[in-house]
Amino acid sequence: MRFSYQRQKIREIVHNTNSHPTADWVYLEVKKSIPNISLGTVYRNLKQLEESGDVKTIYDGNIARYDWNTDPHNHLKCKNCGDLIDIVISDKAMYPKIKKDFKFSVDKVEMLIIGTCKKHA
Amino acid sequence: MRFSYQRQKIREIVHNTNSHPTADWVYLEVKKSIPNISLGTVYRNLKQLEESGDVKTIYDGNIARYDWNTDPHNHLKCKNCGDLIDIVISDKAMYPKIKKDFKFSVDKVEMLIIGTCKKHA
DNA sequence: ACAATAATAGGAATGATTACTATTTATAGT
DNA sequence: ACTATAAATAGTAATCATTCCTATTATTGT
Repeated sequence: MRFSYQRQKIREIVHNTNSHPTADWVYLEVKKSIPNISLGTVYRNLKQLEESGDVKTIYDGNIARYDWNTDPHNHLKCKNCGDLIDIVISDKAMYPKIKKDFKFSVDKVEMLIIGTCKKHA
Repeated sequence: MRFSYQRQKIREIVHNTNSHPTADWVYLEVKKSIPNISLGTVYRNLKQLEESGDVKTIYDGNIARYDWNTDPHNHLKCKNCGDLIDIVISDKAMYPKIKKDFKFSVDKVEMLIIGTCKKHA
């Protein structure tokens, strides 16, 4: 993968926020320093960054969000404000039982925990 | 909610399959008995059936699927064939810890377990 | 410096879903 | 049974997120 200024900026933006941004938010953000960047470039680079293990894609309902944190982890989602909060849950304990009961080999567990955050209790 | 023949058929179709169908699949299926039904009607009714607790919507990546099983449960997804398999995981045990650590009240946990099913081991 | 080709901008295309509107249909009240 | 009312529909246009296409630009190995 060849260097590109656009990709460098996109990576930087995702890595400098905890807001689990959407592609569109990243686009608006990167436009501030590269005004004529195109949305397609943002999508293409986010995909490449995911492939190179630089960002992780998380699905929030039916929209993709991007996360600099590529370690296995999950999210709490507040139904009021929509905020996503990182949480590490060790789900490996359930792998053997799933293997036994369903003959299904687990690669990963995508978990979205929906509820109310402390700001909206 | 008033009776409609279309809604009755849509409900019946979702309740008679274990394939976690998409709106489009339901549309193609219901067309067999109501040839001029429109896709909008399918979406509208699936939404109403979800509100009335008759079906459950599950998000598989960025596409919605519908499930007759409205009891709390999760899914195994085979990365080879895309099949979804129902699984009941009692995740209630983690609620108190999440409440304690994050002051976050959990409503429900959406879990998608990705791996390889027995047919594609 | 130059050739090869990866990456880009800009816009068109796609796929899922929702919105709009004139017409049809279920049903509550007479 | 008849009618008025409003909910539901078909058909189509619009929207939103995302991907694809193509001529042009930029990076990098030689």
